[in-house]
Amino acid sequence: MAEQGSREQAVLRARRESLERLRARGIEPFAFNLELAIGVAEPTPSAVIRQRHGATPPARTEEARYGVAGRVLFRRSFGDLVFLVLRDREGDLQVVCDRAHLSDLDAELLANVDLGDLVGAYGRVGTTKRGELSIFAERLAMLSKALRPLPEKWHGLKDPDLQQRQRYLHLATDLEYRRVVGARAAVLRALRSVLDGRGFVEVETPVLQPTAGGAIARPFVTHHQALDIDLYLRIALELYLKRLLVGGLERVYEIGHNFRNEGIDREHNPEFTMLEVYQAYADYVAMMELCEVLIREAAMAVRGSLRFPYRDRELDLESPWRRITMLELVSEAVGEDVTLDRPDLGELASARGILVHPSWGPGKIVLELYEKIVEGDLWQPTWVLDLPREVSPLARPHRSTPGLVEHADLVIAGMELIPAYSELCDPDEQRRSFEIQAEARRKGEEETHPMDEDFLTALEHGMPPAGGFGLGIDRLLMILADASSIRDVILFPHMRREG
RNA sequence: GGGGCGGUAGCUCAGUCUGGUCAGAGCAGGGGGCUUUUAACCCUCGUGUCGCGGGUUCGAAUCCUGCCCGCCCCA
Repeated sequence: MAEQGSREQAVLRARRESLERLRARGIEPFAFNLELAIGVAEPTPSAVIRQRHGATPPARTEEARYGVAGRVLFRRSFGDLVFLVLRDREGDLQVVCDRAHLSDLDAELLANVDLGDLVGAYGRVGTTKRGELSIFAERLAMLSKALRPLPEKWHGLKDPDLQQRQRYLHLATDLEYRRVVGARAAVLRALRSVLDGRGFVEVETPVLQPTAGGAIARPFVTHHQALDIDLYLRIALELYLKRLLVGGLERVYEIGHNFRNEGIDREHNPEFTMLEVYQAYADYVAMMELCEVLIREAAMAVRGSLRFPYRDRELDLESPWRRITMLELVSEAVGEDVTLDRPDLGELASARGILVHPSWGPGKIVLELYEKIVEGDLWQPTWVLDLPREVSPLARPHRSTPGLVEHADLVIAGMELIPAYSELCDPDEQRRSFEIQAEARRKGEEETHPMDEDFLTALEHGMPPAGGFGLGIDRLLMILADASSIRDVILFPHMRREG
């Protein structure tokens, strides 16, 4: 009676059977460690073996013996001679298993090795007739039996949906993708190294906040049962880091997750990693300079160069970065002089397909124009200077131009990477900026910055003049890892329910 | 929000235009052979909600339609 089932069930059944055969012969299919399994404390990484013995000519066996461990990606069997390809964290290494050199128990074990199993081997290093560097096994161990099959051994996991849902399989089979993991670590290391070297202190501030401030975005709401209050997942790090400036720390930074309850697309994930930096007695000009150092260091750490392709277009982080005001950029794109006091701003925007909301003031309209007709076309690094105060409630009013704030946005490859400010430290000005936000809210604008009395109290105790900025790590990583989607640089991006 | 493309075996994909030996291939898997392979090879076996639901038709993976999920472009 044939059991009704799919191919998958047949594979699963076969895996179970090979597991049971191992147990029946007294072979534990899930080892405790390598020492008990093959008598070696730690596996030698494949890269080390390759480095030491990579130049060995074909058909040679050396005296040196190594213990190795990894996942079986290929298995080629010639009766009593079996080739296994093990993949460890560094790469692949072949293990040659000759029945004549194995104990009866290890031969039984070998007969039950399936693709995907985690296997250990101990033996001499050498090369095959074809010159392939290999370990010639004298001892074998089943380290962990895989009860499910790997993806297709040649193509791997190609479906981007499966790559994300089962990232472990993507990582297990695609060595190229593992570079993204290394790239993120290299970026974080480079950023920390620059900041630590300049006397900044890394801190941690609350993720759960009673008001979600520091940016203008819809927050996630959660509930604290014991206190019976709603809390928000932070949308920015800013307001707590500024409290630390009041506390005298002078140079602080934090790297952490922000959460924004907004749409998901190529540049947006609901949670993302942000670096925020605050430096007392500095302004936005100093912050632009610091940002340029940070990004160049990060680029060198990942790419080893400041000129490299991104999405098939050359990116040049080496030449001086353009600095130009938002009003100049918008004027350039519109073809006439655009100022905040032009009465026909609404028409200019409507004529370009923007639905102008009645609550919008001139500053918001200019910002929308910029985002629609300018930002996406800025490819080489560009600092967009001096935003309207109306859209930037936490930046300091411009030292020479009324209506604007000292706020610079860094745009690379059409993506906003960094907002940098001369921070607003005058508590009365800060209160007025919050009131402008409240006014916009009364007019029907949905996304505004909330009033935050606790933060104002902190400012009233005296915050040093300061520069600050926030760097979106994921977007920087997209550029440095040449990824077209933020989902490629986040190991486990948000997924919709499986349909 | 609009447009385009896609979803078929565990995985990678044909088949859809032109409805009817279209339920297919390779990998993986079961059985057999093979002592130097490199996606090993040779023989052999087939196990599927053709994304989901309606509709048209004698007959639908294929045509129409609604929905779900993904990718790309535009807004």
